[in-house]
Amino acid sequence: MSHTPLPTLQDVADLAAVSTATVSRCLNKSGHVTEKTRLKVQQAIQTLGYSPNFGAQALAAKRTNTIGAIIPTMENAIFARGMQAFQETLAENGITLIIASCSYRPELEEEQIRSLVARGADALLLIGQSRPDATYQFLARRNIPYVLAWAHKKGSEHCYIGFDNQAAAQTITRQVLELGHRNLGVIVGLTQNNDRARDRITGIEHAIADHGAKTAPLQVIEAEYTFQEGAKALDQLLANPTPPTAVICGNDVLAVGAVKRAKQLGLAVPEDLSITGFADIEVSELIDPELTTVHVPHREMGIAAAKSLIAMLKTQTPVESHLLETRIVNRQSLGPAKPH
Amino acid sequence: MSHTPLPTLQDVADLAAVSTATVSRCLNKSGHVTEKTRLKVQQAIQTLGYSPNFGAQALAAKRTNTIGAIIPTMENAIFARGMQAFQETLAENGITLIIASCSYRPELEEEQIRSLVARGADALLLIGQSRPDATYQFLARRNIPYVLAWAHKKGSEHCYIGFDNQAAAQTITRQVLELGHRNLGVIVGLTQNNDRARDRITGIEHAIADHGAKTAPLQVIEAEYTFQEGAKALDQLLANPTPPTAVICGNDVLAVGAVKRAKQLGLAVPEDLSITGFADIEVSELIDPELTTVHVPHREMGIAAAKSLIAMLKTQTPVESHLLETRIVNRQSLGPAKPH
DNA sequence: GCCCCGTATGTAAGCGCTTACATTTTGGTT
DNA sequence: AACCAAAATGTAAGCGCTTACATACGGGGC
Repeated sequence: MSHTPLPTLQDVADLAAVSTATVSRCLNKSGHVTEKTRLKVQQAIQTLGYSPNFGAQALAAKRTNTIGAIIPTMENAIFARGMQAFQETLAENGITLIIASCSYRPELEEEQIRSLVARGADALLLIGQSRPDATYQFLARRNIPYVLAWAHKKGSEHCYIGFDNQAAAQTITRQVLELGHRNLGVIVGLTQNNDRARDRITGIEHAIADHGAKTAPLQVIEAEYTFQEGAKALDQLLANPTPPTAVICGNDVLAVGAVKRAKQLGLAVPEDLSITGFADIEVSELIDPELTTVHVPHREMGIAAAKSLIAMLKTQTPVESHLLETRIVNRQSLGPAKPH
Repeated sequence: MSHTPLPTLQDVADLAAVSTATVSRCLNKSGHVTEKTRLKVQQAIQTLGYSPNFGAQALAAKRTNTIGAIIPTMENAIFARGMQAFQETLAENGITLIIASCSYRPELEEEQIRSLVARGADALLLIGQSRPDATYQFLARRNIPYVLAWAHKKGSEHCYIGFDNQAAAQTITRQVLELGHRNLGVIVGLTQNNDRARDRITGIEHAIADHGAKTAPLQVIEAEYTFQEGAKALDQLLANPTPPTAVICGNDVLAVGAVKRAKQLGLAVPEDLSITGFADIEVSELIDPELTTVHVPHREMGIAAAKSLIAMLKTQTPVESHLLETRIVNRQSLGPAKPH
C-alpha cells in the first residue's frame, strides 16, 4: 500500500515555471492571469493529476465550501426531496452538503450544530425555529449564516425559507368542515419539539373557530412520525364514545398509517372516515385510497434555501425570508360527512 | 456582524500554562498526560469555549475523520435505513459522514468519488462492484480504503459488506415456482449500471433451471427505480398474449408500483397475479396487499460497513468481506397459481 | 525614446494544528 | 542521597494553501 506523495501546489508551480500564487489564482478563478499562463498551469495540473489539499485550503482560506443541514429525520421521505434539491443547487455552486439528522431531539440538534460548525460548515440549514436562544447566540458569535426552512414567520429576525404551516392547516380544515364534518380528530407529531406541528394545530383551531358551526370538541393525539404510531393514534381516536368522522393528520406518514389501520378495522375511507395528510410525499399516492393532503413545495424550498445561503456567504449580509405557497391536493381520502 | 477571533490552541495553552503539544495531547486522547494537567486544560477549554479548527487539524494530521458514501439514490428509502445505521456507527467513533448520490449514473459516481476524496474523505463506502478499473486504481493510488456494500462476491480482492443478491433472488423464485407458477415476469432496475440487478436476474434464471418444470420463456423488463416505472413495466408485461401469473420484482419500489397498477387494472393480487419485491422497505407493509419480499439486513450492513472502514483506517490493512443473510418475508402478495 | 500606470506575476508571511525529538520531572532503587 | 529509567511536558518544524504586498512587465502618450 505504499505510494508516492501527492503532488502539491508547489509541484504544479515548478512544472509550469510560475509561482504558487499564480497557480492558486488559476484555481480560484480570481482573475489577473493571462490566458497563456492559465494554459501552462492547466497543463501542469493535468500531467501531475493534482488536486488541492482540502485541509490546507480550508486553513488558509478560512472557508470549507461546505454547508450543513440538520433535519429531524432521514428515516422517512419528508425531507428527502427538499434535501435532494438543496444538494443539487449547492453542488452547482461547488459546495458540498453534510446532512445530519437529530431524530426530533433538541439536545441532539444542539450537538449536531456544534459538530457541523466544528467540522467547518460555512453555513447551516435548520428546520423550523424552536430552539434555545443559546444556539442562536452561538451561531451569531461564530458568524455562521443560517436559514430556517419548512416554516415561516412574518417579521422575524431570522431568515425563513418555507411556508405557512398554520395557514395551510387552516385551509385544509376549512375544506373538511365544508364537507359537513362536525367531529374532527387530529393526529400530529410531538408538539414539544416541533413548532411546525404546533402551528398546524393552531391552524386547525382557527379554521373551526372561523367556520362558526357547532362542532364536537377537537380531539388531538400526538404521535411520533412513524406509520405504526399513526395507526395507534387512530385507535385512540376511535376508542372515544363519539369518534370523529374526519381525521386531520399533521403529516403524511401519520395519515398513511391511519388509513392503513382504518382499513384493517373495516372502515371505508372516506365513506366511513375521512383522513387527510400533510406534505404530499410519494407514498400518499401509492396507498388505496390515495391521500388528500397539503402539497408542500419541497424542491422549491431546497433550491431557495441553497440560493439564500450562498448569497449570505457571498455578501456577508442577511437575506430576506421566502414565503412559498402550499396547495391542497384533492385525491380520495377526504369525502363528505355521512348524513346523520 | 463583527466578533472577536476564535480562541486557538495557543490561547488554551497559555491559559492553562502548558504547551500547545500538551493541549493537543489532551484533545486527541493520546495518553501521556497527568490527570491534573488534563483537568487544567479541560478547564481552559471550557472557559474559552475553544473548539479545534478543522482545516488546521486536517492539514497537520493528514486526516479529516470524514467518511464518504456514494449511493445510487436518496429519493426512495432503499438505502435510507442502512445509511442511518452507518452514520450512527460512524458518529459513535467521532467520524462524520458525507453522503452523495449518483442517480445510478456511473460517470457521476466517478465524479463524486473524486470530489469526496478531494474534500478529504478518509475512506469510502460504495454500492456494488461494477465500475471502471480506473476508479479502483485511483483509490489505490490515493491509498483510500473502501468497502463495497449491498453486494457480495466470494474470493474477491475487494472488501464486500453485503448479501448474495443472486442467492436471494433464487430463493424467492423457487418459492414462486413451488406455488405452481409456470409463467414468470420480471421487473428489475436498469442492469447496465447495476450489478445487483444483474445478479438478481441470474438468480431467477438459476432457480428456474434448477426447478426443472417446464415454464414459459422468462419475460424481463428493465425499469428505473420509481413507482411509476414499476407500473409501466407491469403494463408491458401484461400486454403479452400470455401474460405472466407471477411477477418477480428486483426491488420493492418497482413491486409496489406494480401492485398499485394491478389493482387499478382490476386484477386481484395475489389471486389473479402474484407480485414479489426485494429489499423490504417500509412501504412494502403499507400497501394492500402487503408485499411478500426479500428482507435485506439494512442496519446490519450499515453497521458492519462502518466497523470495517474504521478498522481499515486504524490498521491500514484490508479487512475481510462480510456476507450477511437475507430472508423471505411472507406477506400477502404472493399466492398459488390459479389452477389451469 | 522616456515616463507612467495598469496589469501580471512573484515573495513570503502566516493560517492553527500535530508530532518527532529534546528536555524536564517523577519516583522507585540501591 | 545519588542514580536512573520511565513518564510528562516542551520545543519547534512543518503540513499545503491563500493573499497582502512588492516587483516586473508592457504599451500608450508625449
